[in-house]
Amino acid sequence: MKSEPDEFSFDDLAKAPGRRVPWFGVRNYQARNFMRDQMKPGDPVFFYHSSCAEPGIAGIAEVASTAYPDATQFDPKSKYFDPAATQETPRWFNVDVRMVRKTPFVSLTELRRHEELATMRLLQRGNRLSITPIDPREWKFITGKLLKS
DNA sequence: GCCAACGTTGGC
DNA sequence: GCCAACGTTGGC
Repeated sequence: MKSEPDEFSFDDLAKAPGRRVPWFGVRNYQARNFMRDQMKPGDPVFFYHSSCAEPGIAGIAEVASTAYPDATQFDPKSKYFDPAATQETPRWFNVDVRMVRKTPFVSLTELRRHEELATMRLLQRGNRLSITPIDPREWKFITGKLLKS
C-alpha cells in the first residue's frame, strides 16, 4: 500500500492511536476493489513511500478490518468528497491498517535490482495503483532476504 | 519541473 | 461505444 510520506508516513502510522488508521482517500476503482473484495483482517502489507525523495518500503503493516464506506466521501469539506456518493449507495470503501513493525528501508532501486521481483506488480512499467496484490513468493523474498542483512 | 503512462470524462 | 482531451500519478 502506497502513501506519500509528506501526507502520511510509516512513522505517522506508528504514532497513531492504537497504531491503526482507516486507509481513506482511495479514489481508484481497482484499488477500491482490492480493499472491498480481497483484503481480509490479518493480511500482511508492505507500507510503501511514494512520490518522495526516497521511494521504497518503510515497514510492515496488516489489514485490521474488512472494508466499509470511506467517511470522507460524504464530507463536503474533505478533498475526497464525492457528490455522487450517498449513505445508501456509497461509492468508496476503505479498510483499517495497523502497524506491525518498522523494517530496514528497502528502496525502489534495491527492489528493482532483484530478478526474483521482476514480476512484482508494484514494479511494473506505468503502474500507478496505490494498492497492489503481492505474490507470496515475492513477500517471502523481501522479508527473508532484503529485510535481513 | 518534466514527462510517460494511465484513468476518467463527455461529446458525438 | 468510440476516442480525444484532460487530469493524475509518480519516478527522475
